[in-house]
Amino acid sequence: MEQKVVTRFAPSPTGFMHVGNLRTALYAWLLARKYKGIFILRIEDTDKEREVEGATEHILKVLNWVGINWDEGPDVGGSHAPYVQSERLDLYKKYAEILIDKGLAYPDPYTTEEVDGFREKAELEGRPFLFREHRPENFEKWDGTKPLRFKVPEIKNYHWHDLVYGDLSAGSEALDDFILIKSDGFPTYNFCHIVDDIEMGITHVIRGQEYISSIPKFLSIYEALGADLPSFVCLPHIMGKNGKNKLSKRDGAKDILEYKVEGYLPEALLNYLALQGWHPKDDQEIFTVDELIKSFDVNRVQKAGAQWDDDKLNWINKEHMKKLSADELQDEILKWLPEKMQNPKIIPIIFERITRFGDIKGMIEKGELDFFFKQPEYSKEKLIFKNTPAEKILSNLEQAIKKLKDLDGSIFTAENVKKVLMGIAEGLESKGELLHPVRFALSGLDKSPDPFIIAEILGKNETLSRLQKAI
RNA sequence: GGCCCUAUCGUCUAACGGUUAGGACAUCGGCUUUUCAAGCCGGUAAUCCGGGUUCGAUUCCCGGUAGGGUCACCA
Repeated sequence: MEQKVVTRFAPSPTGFMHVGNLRTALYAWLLARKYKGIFILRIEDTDKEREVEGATEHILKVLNWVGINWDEGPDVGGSHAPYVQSERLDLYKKYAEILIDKGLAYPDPYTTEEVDGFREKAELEGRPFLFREHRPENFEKWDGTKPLRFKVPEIKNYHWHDLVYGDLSAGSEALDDFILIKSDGFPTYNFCHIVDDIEMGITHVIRGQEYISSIPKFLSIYEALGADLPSFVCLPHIMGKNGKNKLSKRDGAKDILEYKVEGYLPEALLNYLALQGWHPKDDQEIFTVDELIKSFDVNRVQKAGAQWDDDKLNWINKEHMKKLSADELQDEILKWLPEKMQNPKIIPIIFERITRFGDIKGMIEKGELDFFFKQPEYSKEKLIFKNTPAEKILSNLEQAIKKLKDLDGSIFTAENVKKVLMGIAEGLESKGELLHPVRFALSGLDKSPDPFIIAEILGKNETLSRLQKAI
């Protein structure tokens, strides 16, 4: 790489970040980090109508949570500051003047209603609407009160290269006299993102594939400005559950921070997102962030959209949970437990039953952990194992109590309890004649961890007390 | 509708024109087992259709079909 790679993530603060936005940010970031380049965060807030209060803060929060850091941006500054478009209006005006001077920009003389009329007429006639067909012969001087339109210098078919999609081309109807500066004085995306990308020295423009059809417009601006082209990188969409639509809220596109609330590990989310549209050379699926940076390769980005799959995300999350150290795991799980349940001994039991830390909430709500902390309530007939007579169950339990009493409290481990209970159970017709009632007496649940580990966690006294209560 | 893009198991995907079309998730079955969870082992499952090109197409070309995107004073 002779030239330093410079990429950017340029969200508009019009709502919450969802997985599609995040993946675009991720790929741009991975590329910059892989080549030791620069990653810029730029806020594109030129649509004051749609701007949502707090959206910028939300974006920063999301990126911080997942660990995507930026070298230049609104909060950290940089040599191209400011990084918020609404603070760069003079710059866009300067570039607009350049186009005006070249005779390539003019004020739109029509009212909105008139333009809408043209559009409707074209639609009625079944042909594409092109503003340039209504381009006035003579332009007035632009006074800033009317929208400033670009005058496409040459109507032609563009051919260009995209790092993901390869050689692309478009018909000339993709070219039109689009608006550069709106009547409110703010520039349009079509214009200002190009100005900024040029000014900031962006080498790779990474964005969703919905922009492919706008690229001829962009090319005509680059050309009019006499600017060098960056590398274009369009990304396939992430599709909703049915696989047929670009992921939308209805399809389950969530605020990224919800994944935090649900207890996903940020590294796992990035891992899954990376794989949603990209595949390494080998079959590796579990990646640390550093491994992603090392392996990521734009040439291996898919062209087709990928359907979102919560199951796979959950699997990847669990794999990342498994990589946590015992201490990290304990700290994390304890965070999700109410104070009265913070017993480190139940951590392994919780861990093997969850794929996200947030699942702990569900376990607590369903009362699946209550028996560790208080004597369960149950009806005695539930102690019966299949068709075993009640008397037999009781005598088995009595035997277990007797033997367990002999087991010293200091070595009352799952392993030793198992030895003792198996000693009795193996002599029975079915081991369930003992193990089921013991487990049930201890947990009061149809489904629970095995009786040995429960006994260890409860300790000798509590275990015996619960067994005693059962007979 | 015009323009553009895409097409391998249910899903994410692998396969410099030559592979028994590979892996993973999910699913199913088995093992383990007192139940659950976990774990281990195994199975089912795909090249959209039709034409070319070629000794040979998942792969290249054309057409169809299907899906997606886009045609704003939104980004």
